[in-house]
This record gives sequence, structure tokens and C-alpha cells, in this order.
Amino acid sequence: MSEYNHNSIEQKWQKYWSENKTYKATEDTTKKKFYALDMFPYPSGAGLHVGHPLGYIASDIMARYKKNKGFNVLHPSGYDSFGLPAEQYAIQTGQHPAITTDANIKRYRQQLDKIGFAFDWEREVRTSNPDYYKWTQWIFKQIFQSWYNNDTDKAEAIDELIATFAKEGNANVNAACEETPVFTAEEWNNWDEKTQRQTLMNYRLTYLADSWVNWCPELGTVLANDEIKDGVSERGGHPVEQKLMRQWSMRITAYAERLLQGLDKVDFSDSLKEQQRNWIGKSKGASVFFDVAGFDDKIEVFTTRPDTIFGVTFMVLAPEHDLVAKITTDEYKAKVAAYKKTAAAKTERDRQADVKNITGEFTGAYAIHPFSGEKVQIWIGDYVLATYGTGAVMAVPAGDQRDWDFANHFNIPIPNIFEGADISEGAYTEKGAKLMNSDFLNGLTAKKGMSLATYEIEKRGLGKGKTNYRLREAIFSRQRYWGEPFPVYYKNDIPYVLEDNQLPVTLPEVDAYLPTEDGEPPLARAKKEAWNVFEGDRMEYNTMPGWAGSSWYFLRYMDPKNEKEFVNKEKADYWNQVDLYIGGSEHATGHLLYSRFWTKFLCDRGFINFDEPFKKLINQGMILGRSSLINKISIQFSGLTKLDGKDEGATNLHIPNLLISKRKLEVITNHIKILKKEKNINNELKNEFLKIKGEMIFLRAKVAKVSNLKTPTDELDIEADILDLQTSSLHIDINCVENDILNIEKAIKDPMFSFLKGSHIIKEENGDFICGHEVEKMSKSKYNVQTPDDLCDQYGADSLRCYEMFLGPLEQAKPWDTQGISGVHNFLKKLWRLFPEDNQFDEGAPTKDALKTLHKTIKKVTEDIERYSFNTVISTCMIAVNELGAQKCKNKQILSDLAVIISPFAPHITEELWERLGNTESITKATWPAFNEKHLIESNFSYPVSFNGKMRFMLELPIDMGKDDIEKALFAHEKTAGYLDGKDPKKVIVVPKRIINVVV
RNA sequence: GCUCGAGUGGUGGAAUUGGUAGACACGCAAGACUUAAAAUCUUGUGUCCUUUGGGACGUGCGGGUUCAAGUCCCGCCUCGAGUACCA
Repeated sequence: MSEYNHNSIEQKWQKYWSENKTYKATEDTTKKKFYALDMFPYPSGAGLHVGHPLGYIASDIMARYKKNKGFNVLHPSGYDSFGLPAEQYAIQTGQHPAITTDANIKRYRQQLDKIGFAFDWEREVRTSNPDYYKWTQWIFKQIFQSWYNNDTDKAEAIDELIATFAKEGNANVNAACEETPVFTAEEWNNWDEKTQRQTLMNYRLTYLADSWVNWCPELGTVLANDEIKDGVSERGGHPVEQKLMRQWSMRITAYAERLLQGLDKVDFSDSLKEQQRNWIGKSKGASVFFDVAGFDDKIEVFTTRPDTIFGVTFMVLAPEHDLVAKITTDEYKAKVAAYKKTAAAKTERDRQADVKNITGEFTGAYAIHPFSGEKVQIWIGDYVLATYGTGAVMAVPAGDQRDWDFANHFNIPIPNIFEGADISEGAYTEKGAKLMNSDFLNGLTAKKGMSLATYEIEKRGLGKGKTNYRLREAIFSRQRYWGEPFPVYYKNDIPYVLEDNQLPVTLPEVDAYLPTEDGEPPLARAKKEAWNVFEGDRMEYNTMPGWAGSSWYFLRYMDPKNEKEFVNKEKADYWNQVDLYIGGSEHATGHLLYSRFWTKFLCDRGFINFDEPFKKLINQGMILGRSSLINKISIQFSGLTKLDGKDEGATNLHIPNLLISKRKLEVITNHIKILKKEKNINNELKNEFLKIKGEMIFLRAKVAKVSNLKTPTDELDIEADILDLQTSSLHIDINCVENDILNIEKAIKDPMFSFLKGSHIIKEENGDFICGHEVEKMSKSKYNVQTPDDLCDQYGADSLRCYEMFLGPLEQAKPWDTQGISGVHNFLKKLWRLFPEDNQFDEGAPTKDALKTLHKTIKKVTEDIERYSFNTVISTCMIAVNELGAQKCKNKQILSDLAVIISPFAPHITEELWERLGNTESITKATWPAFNEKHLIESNFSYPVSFNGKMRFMLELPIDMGKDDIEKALFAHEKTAGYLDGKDPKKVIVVPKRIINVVV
């Protein structure tokens, strides 16, 4: 036993764990369970950088800690292995995405294994594996065969609904569904199958319908709202446009209220809950019907301010609104049609960029104000969205800024309906003012006005109070190859689901991963024989979206090999909710909402007994890269004629490719600043500057091949000759830089940085070239990517694990700084040295000091782990190791407990030390040491003594001393008189075991 | 624009309930060991003033509450994240 050799130790124990199945989880109902889960990784081709494992390390620590605490721990991992990148690669190269995916998973697994995670790999799942997606298809089928009963507020079997229809029609059915005309039992029973099935589509929780979708031509597929960022596709950044397409959708809106309410039951961060609340976007108001003059049709609008209804001066419909074509008068037809066309051609991004540009057209038609009976103009405008509410608004320019802008732009009157409000410059959007010009609402403020208005609207049959959600149905079809096939076939254009025993429908082979010439999805290319199941006229050609497999994977880990069910219910009852879920906040509105939705559905239908998947969720912060930059300047001087005695005229000094070390650049910029501002020259700075300038002149002389220069700086007039200074910087590979010092020889070998050869370089006096730095996202193009592999080789997985935790709070974004890893590496080395080389531990009773160190460490580490404050745990352990080192503690009992405490963070080294302590079982089976307060009890307390709140000196007193005695001791102290300065103390505050404060 | 976070040494950060601001670590400086380097160890390290003793200032800025404020309250500034015609 000599030096701490992390490589051999880590290999040894990784092998041991895998051979002994140390992390295998079994259902042991005698123990309390703990389920720790990381967000499903997508195995990308780029592999892991140091930012990725951060969350895995945290959940791993928690899993190991809970195991030591006696819990039965489930800590699995797997791959969300369907997805766009592998398919895009397949399109480019013709290689089957399964092959790429497999290769990526292998690399991913190698990287993960190096870090020493306590995953039970026997439970691995892959969404692209037919054994897995069989059950994704099966769940789809359950959703298809369900409807949402608003009366019981849950999903129920569609068979029950069919029975109801056959018995009494749909009059008494209160469902979350499409607008469906009332029919009787008799009508239902007389309908043919197609009509019946079409009607059922209105009720099913997943249904086929024409809907406005985000179509991305570049990717050749539809995207969900959460897959679009800033109007372009999240993957690839391609434009997106609106298109009406026949698509599978999930009726997630049925669950809007429960998804909202459920947030109160889970422990997510406030910001994440807020994001979900915004996404669901609940708003209360009223729906009101406006008659259209000259037509039988009514326009339904949704408003959150029914109290402002007397301020309505016009209406605006979305360009896509059904009624537009019908009601537009001949006079305006051409203009309206043209407007509709341009609106439709706009991409989502154009539309967003155009917010300030007010556009619209008058239809020539009028609506009748339901209260006043007045005629109001009907316009169309693309600020009204077809997909929200009813696609129509009642415009109240006095009370809504967008309506005000629109009215102002098109010269529509803006009558005021608020007492004392100034609406000449903009709408009055607050709720404090009393209403006027509003008939029966006059004199009321918003709150009372809204309820009275709603009451009147309902009483007069003009509409009703309503709650609206921003959340839209989730489009579930993707026109791509690399995803789950639907368990669906078509007969006479009616979709049917397959029988359970026909599942899974596996992905058929195709000749290319592209759409067909008719624009059908890639699966349409598959020959009939290529399908493992083929029914009816054709199979469904769409595939499921990326979130299908990831919406329920946490359930499959509980029972990954079950061939009869997606999960055994007893196992699901035991493992239950995920106790700790860690992942990035980018999934706030996608994955997290969908998996909550599916969990609620599966619970409704009785397959599981809980309706929230994740009890506690932590978003790990991003690890940012620290880029190294080479400063490049372009500097111009004039007045160099004195340089070598020859008259060169007013020549400018300009040197191309001038690279300058950081400190030298600072000298120049400081000097210029001072010259500009203060005029009085700082001599020291000036001399430094002159030197640099001399260097530059020398370099220029080299360029100009003027060689007869000696010490040019002596002759220079420095004060007035700077014409221009421009600085820029170039990214340089962080592997060529150490402690901000550039290794030029190393960098020059990289073809990317060969420009260094032809550059002029100004170094520091000692010959170093110091780089600048910036903290930004890790990316290849910035040459700042750190892979965990290199660090594992150099410092070991234990160092990497500890360092990632030591960096700062888990949830906070923080810059990666490789220099710092030596600190935790030193800590592990010190820990190693604490254990005697000959393994001759002190078997006797531990010293008081050692016990004190140990127990205060147990206390703090336990508390900190429980509140996920892992960075402070590392600090605490460092202190413990430092103290025990100073005490020269070799006590077996102390060191054993210490090893256990550190083991969740640094599992390899502690396994080795544990073995050296004479244990034959893995340290993962050890018991977490118990805290005993008696070791921390002190007889004295060292009081900080403050005068007027300023700490002056320490005073050590017995811990049980009373306030009066403390005061006596205080005034007896020699220093007290000095601080009193002859005055009487006004007040003395004594907080036992905390502080003494004297007010003078 | 709105919503939610966050601003503490040269750097990452600590201070859990209002009670010694800067723990722990990096970096830097000096020293020991060494032919030398590495490794290791010791000491110092918020800023300014001071011969020592010590003093003044100090948690983005300005106020306030309190014996006592990084922490609580009011107003502002800056940065980050999310979101955006949602009627």
C-alpha cells in the first residue's frame, strides 16, 4: 500500500460491482423503498461532456446514501433511443438508424461505466426495442379505447360509453370531447359502423382529426408546440409553418385542470411549476355569442373581461375562422382573400417577429351587440389566433392594449368606459376604475362588474361563464421513420386498433428514410410483406413522437422483463412514485407534462394506483465551459519618423496578426484610458507601455525588414501618437492552455491554430503568453469541451464525482474550471494517507477529539445530503480529514465510519479502504453511522463580544453560566473598559450560546 | 413587456432560524525538503490606513426596521432563465 493509485482501484471495484451484481435491485417489501431516477438520456453521437453526468452523480449519491440508510433502492438507467438525429444521419448516409443508435449507446455506456454509477443495468430499457415499444403501443391502444367523463372527472372505457349511446344516446353524456350534435339511442343504433366510429372519434382520448399543426418542411414532419423554440424547430433550427393535416392527437386538455391542481402535490421548483402553470394557461371569463347581421350564424367569443362588454366597438376573427368566407361582402372579398393568403404563408417566426406590425381587413359584415343592439364591424386580423379560444374576440379598445392599437391603426372609435381613466395614449388595463357608459354595470369596478355581467349574460341566454386553457391538444403523429409504429390499420378509411396478441407492430424495412413522392411518411414505402402485422387496406404510416416512450418509462424499470403486462401492478404499488427525479429544466413543458398526463390516465383506468409520477424533482444547473481566448489587437501609431533617424514621413505603424498576452494588453488599455481622462501620466505605467510599444516597433521592423534598430523606445514621443486601437479575440483549444498560459508549441501543431506561425506575438517578460477567458456554453466550436473520460484517467472517477458536486449548488449554473479538480483530488489523497500503510489500525477506544470530529461530521453530512446540498458535504468531509490528519487518528472505528460517510461520493476509494479495514462485504452494504450528540457537548462556549454591533473580542465562559454571571464576567474583562470609553453601557444583550452585544 | 431566479474576495462558493461575513477549495506569494523539477508540507492572502497594538470600510445601489441585517421591509440598478399578440 503506497500511493493512491486511482486507476487500479477504480478498475478493480468496477469489475467487482459488475461481477457481484452489487447494484441489483429486488422487490423486498420488508424494506422501505427509494426510487432515484435520472431523466432519460438520448444517446447522441457526440458522447458525454462533464455537464451531462452532474445530475447522474447527484442521484447516484442519493441512491447510495439511502442504501446505507437501510432503504431498498431502485436506481436504473436506459435510453430514449428513438429520435431525430439518428434518422437525419440515416438519411444522409443510408445507414439504418438502429445501427447508429447502437453504436452511440455503446460509447455512452463506456463513459457512464467509467464514472462508477450504481445503476442496476439488468433493468435497462430502450424505447426503440420492440419488447419495450410493444407496451407503448399497448398504452396508446388503451388511450384510444377511453373517453373522459367530466362527471366522474376521470377517463373511462369507451365500451361503457358505447353502451350508453345504445341505451340513451349522448344527451346526458358530459364528456371532454369535440362539439357533437345530440343523437338518440335509436339514431345511434341505426348508424352504420363508419358513422358510429366517426362519432366515437369525437370522444376518444386519442383521436384522428384535421388540425392546425406546426409543419416543419425541412424535417418533413409535424412538431409539437414544445418542440418549437423562437418560431423554429428546437432540433436543427428550421422554419415552421401552420398547416391543416389529418393527425393523431391526445386529448390532454381533458386533464388541464388536474395537471394544474396536481402541481400542489409535488415537490418541484417554483420556476418549474410556474412554467407548467403558464403552459396550461388557465383563465376565467365568459363565452358570449354575437349575432351576425343578415345571417343565422353567431360568433362565439371568449373574454376574461365580460364587464367591459359595453366597450365593444368591433370584432376580430382569426383569418382562418370558419365564418370569414361566408360573411365577407362582395366589396371586400378580394382584399380579405389576399389577406388570408399572406397570413397563411407566414411562418410562425415571421408572425412572432411581426408583432408590432398591425394588420387586418374589414369584412364588410356587422355583428349585433348583444346588450345594446348596435351594429359593430367585423374585421379579420392575425393577432387573433385560430387555435386559442374560439378564434374570435370582442374588441374593447378602451380596455385592451392590442384592441386599442388595432382601433388606433384603423381609425375605429375608442369610447371610454372607465371613470377617470386617460385612454388617449393607450388602453386602461388595470382593474381599479369604475365603469361608465355601461348601462347596468355603471359605477362598478372590475371584480363586481365581471360577476354581474356574467350573471346577466347567462340570464339573457347570451352565453355563459367559462374557463379557458391555453394548453392545446398534443399532436401525436410524426411523419418520420425512427419512432414507434402505431398499432393501427385502416379499413375503408376507418382506423382500427390491433388485437393485443398482434402487438408489437415492428418497424418495417424501407428502401429510404424519406417521404414518398406523394408526400406520405417513410413507412408508406414499406412493402406489404415488410410489416410483421398487416391488416385491412393499409397500416398507419405515421410514427409516434419522441415523448411517447419517455412518458411511461419510469414504470417499466419496475418490471422491465414482463412479457404479459407493461408493469406488474404489485410491483408498481411497491416502487410507486419516483422519490427523486433529476434532470434539466428544458423538459418543463414537454416530457414532464406528458408523463404526468399518462400517469393520470393509467391511474384512472386502474393500471396503477398513483396519479403523479414524480414526487420530488430537481433541475440540475448547466455546467458552463470556460473558454480560452487569444487577444488580438490592431493598433495604429503615427509619428515614428524619429525611429531610425530616417524620415519616413507620418508613417502609421500597423502590424497584421498581432497577438498580445493579457497583461500587456491591460497595460495598453489602461494607459490609453489615463491619457484620455486624466492627462497626468503615471510614470510606471508609461514605462511599461513604452516597452510594449518598443516591442511592437521591433516587430514591425522585422516585417519591414528594417534591421538597424537598437532601442527605439528611447526616442519615442509617447503622448500623442496613438491613432487607433481595436481588440478582438479568438477561441483557442483549452487543451493547449494551462493556468491561462498558452502552450504555443502544442497549439501550433493543430491545423486549426496554425495561424500562430505567421503571427506576431507579444509575451510577458517571463516569456509566457497569457490568454483571456470567458464563461459560456460548452460547445465544440468554442474549443471548451471537457470530457469526463480524460478527467477519469487523470484524476479518477472519485475525484470527478466529488469535484462536480463541490463546484456549487446542484441547481445553479456554474462554470467548469479544471484547475479546481486538484483540490478534491488532494482531499482524496489525504484521506488515503490517513489510513496507515501497514493497515495497523488503532483498535482501542477513540479519543475525545476524534469522536467530536466524527460526530459533527456525521451530523452535518446527513443533514446536508437530506437537503441536497452536496457541495457543503464535500467541504465538511475535507474539514474532517484535515482534523483527523492533525490528530494523527488511526482509530479503526473512526476511520470505518468516515469511509461510510464518504462512500456515496467517492465509492471506489472507500471500497478499497473498507476492504483494508478488514471488511469482506461491499461498503454499499454498510450501515450509515448514527449521530450521537454526547460527543459534541462542550463545557465552555467562546462568546463573540460586540460593542454596538461590532465584534471586538472573544470571551470563553462556561456553557451553563447564567446571564447575570456572564455580564459580571464581561465587565471584569480587561478589554471591556477600553470599549466603554468611560461611558455607561445602555444595554447588554446576552443570547446564551450565541453572542454578547453591549450598547454604549 | 410579463413571470421566476440571482448579485458576497482575484475565482468557485460558505454562512440552514436575523447573532463572529468570507468556511472549504482554487489561484497567488513566501518558506521547508530537493542538485533540480514534480509531489508533499508550513505560513500568509477582502480592501485601505497603521511602527506594533490596532483602526476604518466592506455582501449590486439608496433608504428603513432592529441591541444586531448578506439574511426582514420599501424603492432602484444589473445579469440570467422562461415566456410572449392567450382575448
